[in-house]
Amino acid sequence: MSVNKVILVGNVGADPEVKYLDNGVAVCNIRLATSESYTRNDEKVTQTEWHSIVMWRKLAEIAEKYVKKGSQLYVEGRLRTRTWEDQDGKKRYTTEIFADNFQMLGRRSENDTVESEAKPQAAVTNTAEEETDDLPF
Amino acid sequence: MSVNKVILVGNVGADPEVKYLDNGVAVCNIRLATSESYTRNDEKVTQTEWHSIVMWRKLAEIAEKYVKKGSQLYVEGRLRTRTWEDQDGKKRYTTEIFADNFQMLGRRSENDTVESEAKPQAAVTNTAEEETDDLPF
Amino acid sequence: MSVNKVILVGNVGADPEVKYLDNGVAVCNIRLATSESYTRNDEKVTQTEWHSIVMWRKLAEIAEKYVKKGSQLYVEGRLRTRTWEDQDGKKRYTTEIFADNFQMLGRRSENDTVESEAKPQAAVTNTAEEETDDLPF
Amino acid sequence: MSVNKVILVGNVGADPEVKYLDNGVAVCNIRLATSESYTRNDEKVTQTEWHSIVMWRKLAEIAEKYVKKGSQLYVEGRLRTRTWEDQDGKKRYTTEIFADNFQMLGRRSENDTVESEAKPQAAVTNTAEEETDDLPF
DNA sequence: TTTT
DNA sequence: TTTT
Repeated sequence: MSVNKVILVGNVGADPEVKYLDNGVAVCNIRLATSESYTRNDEKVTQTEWHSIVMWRKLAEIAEKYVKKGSQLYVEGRLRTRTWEDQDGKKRYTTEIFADNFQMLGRRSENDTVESEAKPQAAVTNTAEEETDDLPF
Repeated sequence: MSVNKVILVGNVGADPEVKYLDNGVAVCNIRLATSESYTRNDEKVTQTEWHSIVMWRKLAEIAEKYVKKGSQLYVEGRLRTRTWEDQDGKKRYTTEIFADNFQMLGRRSENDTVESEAKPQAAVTNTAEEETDDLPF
Repeated sequence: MSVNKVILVGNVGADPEVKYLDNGVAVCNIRLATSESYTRNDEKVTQTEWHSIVMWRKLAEIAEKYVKKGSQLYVEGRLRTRTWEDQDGKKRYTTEIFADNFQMLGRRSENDTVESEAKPQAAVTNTAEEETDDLPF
Repeated sequence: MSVNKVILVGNVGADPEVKYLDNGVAVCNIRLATSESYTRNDEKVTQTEWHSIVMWRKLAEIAEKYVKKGSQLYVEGRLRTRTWEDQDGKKRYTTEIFADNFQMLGRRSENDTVESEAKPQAAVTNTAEEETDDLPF
């Protein structure tokens, strides 16, 4: 009975940070920048927003392979606010985007040829379940 | 490398039409109305848009159970334009929304009590794959 | 060159908090809950996510009038992470959804009749600019 | 009380078709392709969907300047089904996406330098109303 | 702190 | 053909 959806198109601020849990599951953190321009007092201001993206499993593995600092990404996911304790034992909150799928966007650069050939496979869904039936849709 | 996403919140125009294929797969068609108001020549105009929603399998079966004429729905899906031939053999096009998931919205009406108890199960995803691992997310 | 979009459907946790700046501009804060169910170790778990919505101007004024604890809302907006200093002078971050528009969803409750007559006006866009031309669209 | 939203990321199939009405208002038609891959009978199938995008006014003028065959676009808009009569007087339906805003995506190509310098201005909203107040948001 |  |  509810919807929690985030859609972002932006640029990656640094190479993805990928860790593997003991059970082999991959987790990937990506910082994604979006920016917005508006006019304040006759002056154009550009405001950049940084988003913390978290990817799991296959999605994380594919991000590890193809996403780089500077990549332009489409990301679809959900908001999640995590609670943690800082050094002083104070409760802190961090809001992240739990990615459900992502897409590499834009043309490949010239020194990118190898990866970009593989790029069509970079469109992945966390909950992907291929349609394998012989049905008219 | 592409995104095709439709998000609708509207009201259902008639009870869903559900068919079952020979292999037991359910297909459900729903007409959903969205409306928009604007002012033209100082007069308020309301424009209603009718959308053809197509659901398959589990999604179709749940729609059959819970969706009714008048229901308010959230629908998420993709645009699909089908080709068909009319009686004169002319090529025709119909654009539908292939639903990936939907949600019943709004409070239940009073004579709706039984169904509404079951409503929490009405939030379904076509590609749902429950997270069953014991992982911190 | 970027997209920063949030789409939420959820329930309001408490009556909106509205302030008016010295220049008369209204600002409204709303806590919105979305929830998600999944299965972990054969047990159904419901996870609730709380979102901080910020509305300005007309949007804030309309929210003040019509939104209440328990209201079901559709909210569309952008992610904004604000920086502030806590008592110890430490830098803190809070992520909010800056609303661009919102919609009241669901049927009115019975003791809600007066407000609900006015509800059609509750669908507002922050940047609304009515189409007033006599054009075919 | 309803939502009608389309989000597309795809590639433009041909240079935009732009017309100017007698009152000087620009209207632009763009064909946008999105594609989807899935597996049927162990074979990878790519299905391309073509969307008819309609832009008005400023949006149309900007599209005319910057969008070309092959451009990668983010488009946000609403579904609109138009009725018209074919030669035989039969009622026909065409579903289009009425664009509310669009974004050029991807890196500029090399022979694109002039336009790409201007590209930051290519992110436009149909109903844009710049925030000009000196307010903390 | 909401809702089902 | 829905809803407000």
